[in-house]
Amino acid sequence: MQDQLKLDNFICFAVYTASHALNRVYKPLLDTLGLTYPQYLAMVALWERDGQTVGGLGEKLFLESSTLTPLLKRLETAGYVSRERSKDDERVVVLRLTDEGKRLKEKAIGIPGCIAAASGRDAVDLTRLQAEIVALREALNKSVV
Amino acid sequence: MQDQLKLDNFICFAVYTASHALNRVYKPLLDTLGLTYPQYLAMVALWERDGQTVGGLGEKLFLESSTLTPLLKRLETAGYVSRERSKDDERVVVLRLTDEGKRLKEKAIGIPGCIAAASGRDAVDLTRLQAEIVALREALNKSVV
DNA sequence: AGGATTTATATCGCGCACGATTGTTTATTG
DNA sequence: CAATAAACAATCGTGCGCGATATAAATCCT
Repeated sequence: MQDQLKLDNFICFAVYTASHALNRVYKPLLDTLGLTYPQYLAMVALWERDGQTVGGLGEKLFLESSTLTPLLKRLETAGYVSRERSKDDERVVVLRLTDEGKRLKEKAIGIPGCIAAASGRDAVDLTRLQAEIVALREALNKSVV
Repeated sequence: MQDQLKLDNFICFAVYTASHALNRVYKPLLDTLGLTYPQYLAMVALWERDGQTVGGLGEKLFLESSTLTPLLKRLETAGYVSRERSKDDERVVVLRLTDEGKRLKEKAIGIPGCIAAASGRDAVDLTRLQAEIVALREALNKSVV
């Protein structure tokens, strides 16, 4: 009963600290690319599909425009992404990878393998755990409405 | 092979977004206590053991003094915590719950149950998943050295 | 057509989170 | 015992992340 309020039994604390731990493992790898961790995720999403809008990217990454706009401006300054208002709908900003941004993908391709190695698990196990955490996220997102 | 660089297959992205999702579920609950999520974790750690030092708390929460010092000052301003240099060792700052800080525990006791409910899982399943995520964190922390 | 509503992005303020650095106190070592 | 090193907390600069708000464009509605 009194275990209820012990930090080590909190799923939230586990996720919170695991997220920081992942960040620390990524940091030295991403430093070589000149990217932060959230910037890297944005680039991955754009490598997956170029020409997305700010809103579309935010939906994928679960981030607000208040977070993305400054981040994307930094990626623009770094020369990896261009931001341009759509001709069809002037409200929308379309994101396109620059040539340099596209080239960066080759340097980034080895990173997931490094993380998997650092996790000390095999691919099957990681995939299973990944799916479980996604299921948790979806349940939580559903409950917020 | 080309799945390697897909966002949905990233364990890191799952953890990253799950962490944000948890934050969003916690926010309305913590607002009633006047705490942010990291402040709440610090309070949980102090409810568990009062009189910890800044360094000791940081070790538990995996946070640096550069993060904790301002956070603890805010908890002090809120009237939940006192910060005082130890007489034995003037380098160390000892954290003590105020009476109000102790009382807050009663209001917080129901929160873990709300989160568990929002996760849509039973206690056994949550505990298992929590242990798996902790194991991932430990493996990652070990790899960083 | 024209005013109201909705949609998309941007801005602002606040609170983390960290690396690098600083200043003070304690411990160590020659 | 004095010089040096180590430990601890605090400060500073940068980059998220979000809620609230602003701004502008598109859509809706008589």
